[in-house]
Amino acid sequence: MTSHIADVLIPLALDTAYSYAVPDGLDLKEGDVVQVPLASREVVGVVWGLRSGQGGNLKKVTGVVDAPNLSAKMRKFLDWIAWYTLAPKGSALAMGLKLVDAERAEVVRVGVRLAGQLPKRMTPARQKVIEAAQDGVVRLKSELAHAAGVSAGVVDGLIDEGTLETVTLLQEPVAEAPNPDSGSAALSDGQQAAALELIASMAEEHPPVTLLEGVTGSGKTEVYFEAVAQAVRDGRQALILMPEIALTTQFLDRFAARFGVKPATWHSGVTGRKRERLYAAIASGEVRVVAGARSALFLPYADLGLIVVDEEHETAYKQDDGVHYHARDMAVVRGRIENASVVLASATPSIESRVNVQRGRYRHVQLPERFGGRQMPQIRAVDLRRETIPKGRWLSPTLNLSIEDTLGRGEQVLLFLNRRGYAPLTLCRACAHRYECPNCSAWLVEHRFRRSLVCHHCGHVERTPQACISCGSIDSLVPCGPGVERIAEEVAEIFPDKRCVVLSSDMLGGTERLRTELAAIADGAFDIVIGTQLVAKGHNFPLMTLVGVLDADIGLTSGDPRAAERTFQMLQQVTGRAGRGEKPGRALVQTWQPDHPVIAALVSGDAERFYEEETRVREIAGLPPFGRLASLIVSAAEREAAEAHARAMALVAQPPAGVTVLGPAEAPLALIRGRYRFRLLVKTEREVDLQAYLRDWLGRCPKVRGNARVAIDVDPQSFL
DNA sequence: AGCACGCCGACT
DNA sequence: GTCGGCGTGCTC
Repeated sequence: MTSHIADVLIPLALDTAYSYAVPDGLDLKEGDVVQVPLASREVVGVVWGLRSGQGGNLKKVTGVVDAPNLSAKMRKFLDWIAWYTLAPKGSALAMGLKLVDAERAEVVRVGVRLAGQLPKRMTPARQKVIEAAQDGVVRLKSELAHAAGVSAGVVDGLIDEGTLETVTLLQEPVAEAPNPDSGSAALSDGQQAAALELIASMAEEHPPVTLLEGVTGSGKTEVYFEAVAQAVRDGRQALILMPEIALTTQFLDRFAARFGVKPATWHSGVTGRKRERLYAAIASGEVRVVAGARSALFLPYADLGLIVVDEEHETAYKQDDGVHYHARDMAVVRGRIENASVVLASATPSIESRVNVQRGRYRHVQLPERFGGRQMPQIRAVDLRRETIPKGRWLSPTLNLSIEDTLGRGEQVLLFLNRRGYAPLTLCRACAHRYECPNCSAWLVEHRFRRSLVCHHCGHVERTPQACISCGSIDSLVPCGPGVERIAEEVAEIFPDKRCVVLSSDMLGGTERLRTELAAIADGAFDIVIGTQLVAKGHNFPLMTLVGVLDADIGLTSGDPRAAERTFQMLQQVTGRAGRGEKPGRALVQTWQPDHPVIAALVSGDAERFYEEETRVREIAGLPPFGRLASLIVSAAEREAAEAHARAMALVAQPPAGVTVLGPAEAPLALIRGRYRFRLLVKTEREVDLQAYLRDWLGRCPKVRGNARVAIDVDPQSFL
């Protein structure tokens, strides 16, 4: 009899699989989920490899866990992710395995209900349980205990006494089967053509990645639903990835209208037994369509035929706890491995995706018109060099006229300024002292409402001083430049009788408050909304017909090579908020540089122009072309920070051929959440070199290795 | 992830 | 003197 050794990958931050002896009579396959001893405890792992050999003094595999086998494709995917993100293999596995709690999968849930008979000994706790169970409803043990405000032990005691009886709970169906031919899809000709193109792509031997572009309201969802329907007809599975916040009832209802039932959903709110059963049903192929957040990408699909990444430009797809990845890019990779068609849907596609279209790596399907005939807002630049604006004011006469006009018609105005607080710089009139952050030397931003000076870089907060900390002069501090709070002040002076609200992440009351304010705006409770990038997405404001961008140039001058791209996307989203209702919208964009490619492209509505121009500018400036840029985020504990930084700089000073270090993109060392952090930008000729370089760099930097986290940010498509 | 080991501050 | 904080290293 040949004996075997199993190399078991454990879902911990370990980069190698550990070897265990396979006991005689245990039939293991690669991908099986097993239990193994590790140090003093038992853990769950996955058989990553099997080989014959003597177990010797290796520990033995304890047993096989009743969980779906991880397919070779899935293992390949996880290996790739670990390699690409420079994360330990075990961490990559953890993303796929922690989705289901193997221990709990064994537990059979039982419900309890009142059986009648009173316990021999009555206690106050038991009394409470009996009262809570009086209605005769079958409840889980834990639920009943919780309802009665006692521990589960009391419930157990009452079961022993015969006061409560146990009932095996029926399993609710985890998800109903979507019917691809249920709803009649009333598609326009344009939509129909797009849908057919997606459907045709799914039948290809090597299904492509397709960028599905269409403005809000153009019916992108209906179009990709047709591709989903085709996957279902083909007997394969479809995954619709979306940012967690986008998984709304509205979306589920639209799905139900097309497919007769709601899709299975996978997100952080799906927990416990439901999650386990969904996991199993996805692995068995029973569940055909999953709509899910980022983590749904790591489910063990039996036969995935289509991945849709909705709102592909969303930054929420970036994940950075433990393993740093961009779900959109990983979806592309998974699609490649699974031989699935990938559809990236967006109204404002990311620059990477556009460049991939330009280079012929992705296909492009466009839906030009707004469904139902709604128009894109008309966008105009306001050249600040030609406007006369009083000192301490920021709204141009041109913009003011438009605001007045809009308000006069009873419509809403959005004023966008991507700057929190009252003023971005504070200085002393007497001695010209600039208030800077003690940690990162960024300017401190005055928050008048909070009476504080805040560092937007690291979060440092200090109380606004009465007297200048440098020269002691009283009341000598002058705010320089505008923030949203200051704009609110100006608006209140010019339009004193209008209802105005400021939306920024500083708003007291958190998400809950934000939601109510957004709803109030949609209902017309305010005339003027002043907001930071918080207002760029989400929520429709049907009454809003004018968007004023107060300073479109913010962000265009920072050292970050992605600044232009980010600004373009943000402005495109913000200006797109005008005219979502019945009436057409307009946007006025105040700028000092109307000829800047970002502004010009925005105003002309010609995104391609920006991408072409930007690509050219990057070439001239020696910046990396899109998709070949990596950023390393290294964070180290305070004690190690200086050394880690010095070592990193030393290593980075002599990169291998084909790798260029562009320098730190953030402040050299910034204290963020208790850790020192710095970011390096690296460009390469070939990404494969980059991976090798980064691994080498990590390996040669032992002080950093222990407590550094590395994030890389490159486009995977370019080296698949 | 756990768990042990080891090094520094504040106390029964 | 020790208790215990967490930073660090190891687990086939």
